[in-house]
Amino acid sequence: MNYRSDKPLMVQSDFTVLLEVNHPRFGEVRNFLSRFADLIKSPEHLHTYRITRLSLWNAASAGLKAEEIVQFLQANAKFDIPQHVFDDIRHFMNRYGLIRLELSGTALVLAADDREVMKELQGCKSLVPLLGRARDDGSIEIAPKHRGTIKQELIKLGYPVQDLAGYHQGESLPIRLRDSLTSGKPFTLRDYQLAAINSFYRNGSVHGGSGVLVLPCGAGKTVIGIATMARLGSATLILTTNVTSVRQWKREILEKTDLSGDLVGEYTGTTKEVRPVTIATYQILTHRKNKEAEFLHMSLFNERDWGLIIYDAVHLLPAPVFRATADIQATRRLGLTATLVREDGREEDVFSLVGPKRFDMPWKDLEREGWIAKAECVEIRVPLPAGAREKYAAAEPKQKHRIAGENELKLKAVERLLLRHRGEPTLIIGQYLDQLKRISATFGAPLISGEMTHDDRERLYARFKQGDIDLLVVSKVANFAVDLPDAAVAVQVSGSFGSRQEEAQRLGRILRPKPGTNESFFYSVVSRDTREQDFAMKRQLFLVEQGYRYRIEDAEKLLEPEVIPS
DNA sequence: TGAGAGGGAA
DNA sequence: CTAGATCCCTCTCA
Repeated sequence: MNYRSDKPLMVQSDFTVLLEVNHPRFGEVRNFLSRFADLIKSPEHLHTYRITRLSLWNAASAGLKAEEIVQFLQANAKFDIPQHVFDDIRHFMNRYGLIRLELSGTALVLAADDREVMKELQGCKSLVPLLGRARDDGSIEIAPKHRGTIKQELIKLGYPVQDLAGYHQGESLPIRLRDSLTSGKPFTLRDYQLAAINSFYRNGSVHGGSGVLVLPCGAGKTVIGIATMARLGSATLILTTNVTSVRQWKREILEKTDLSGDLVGEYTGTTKEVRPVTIATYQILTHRKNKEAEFLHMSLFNERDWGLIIYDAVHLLPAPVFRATADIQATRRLGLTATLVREDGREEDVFSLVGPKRFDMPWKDLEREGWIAKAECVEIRVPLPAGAREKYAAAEPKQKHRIAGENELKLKAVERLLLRHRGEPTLIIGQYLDQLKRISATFGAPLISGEMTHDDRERLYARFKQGDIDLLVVSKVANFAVDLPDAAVAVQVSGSFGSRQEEAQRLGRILRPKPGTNESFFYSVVSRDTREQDFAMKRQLFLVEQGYRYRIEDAEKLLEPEVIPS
């Protein structure tokens, strides 16, 4: 067996790939690897990725070829790679596009160049109720209402369908992007934004028109959505997570396009306007009287002849909205997200019903171009004090997290960090109100939690933005508040069970480009040798996948007397 | 007509 | 897994 010690990868027969973190070409190799494999573990020296069929299909639909992957692995592996790994990569990559949904005359048909495959499908029990008449050319007719369901079923069977049946245009709505903003600044799309739009639309080819664009917070996903709307020129339904985000979409649409206010409607709990451009929350779509009742607002999908539906934060799309989406497969669908990872594991439904990944960009690449700030991530490990240590040992698993989270010694560490970054705009973010209240009182900084009215929150956000105050303590509102201003330093003192999304969201709070060095700092304070430390690792996964590295700092070092520059 | 409180949902 | 936050609906009060 050959051994090449200078290579960074180990490819194992179970489709995991180990990557050496300290290899000189780490960054470059990681960037390519992450296009077709998912990061599953990221300890200090060796990261573990896994190649799955879905990760390969997403790669295939983003234009990557099996041979490029094979060559990349061969060129970078320390050991010879088991032949079956290559065979399976080719096998799965070839599966994408093997079966197509297309129009034959006016009929929707399922077709494949390989007739054997079509025969095989007809034998699958789960498909039988969805299949129509078999034609002489080997294709099978599909009723339009089954267009979504058949894709969902086929991906379960290992056949990701390429949907080439096209889209209907929808109600026409001419939209022009403005050349300059009201502020006088010129408005142009950045290169990667254009690339993202093109990969979705491909200049009118039938292939374009559904899929997901994966971009970091602060990369301008809203702008991409608006420009796509303008390119298509048709009535658009925008679905997003909360009312603040609804308002923000509306504000940006009015600012960046020539659409007048009466053409853009909000559809929320308080306002129910259905206009050529309508922005709604996911929650109103899934609202019903009780568990058995029907959804009261799902009809919004049919209330106008939408030419485009935009799914903002597509990783949060609720199950009932998947169902409704299965019924509107002839409508163009654009998914926007910072991560394809869903905590409920329904990534295959996103692929089938919204569409495959068309574009992504590692956060670190944007950092290099200066579109987002350089962030230094530090995990600070604080010991549990003696009393709490005993309590922790005796506690129920569910109390353990709270004891570790509310570790009193964290306060000391926070104090040190605040001294280190004195004068810089700083957010302290946490999960437990008791803990946050204590921190707020200790440092004399205002606490923003769900209890505070939105008006009061906005006033504090504004003062923070102006530099009138430089420290805010925020609860989980930070996870949702789209209008929380940017900071240079974030200190998280507790968080929920290994949520990768939460970690990414919180880091996003400090990523807006900074004047001068363009640097910002993200501290995660955890209790050493507790479950919290393990959860912290899981939380960090997504960001490590994006190229961030966490430095670990022990509290002892932090608490040493330190010379504070005056 | 709008604001605010309370309850249920996921 | 919790604790916490959000959203939507309904009811009440001015």
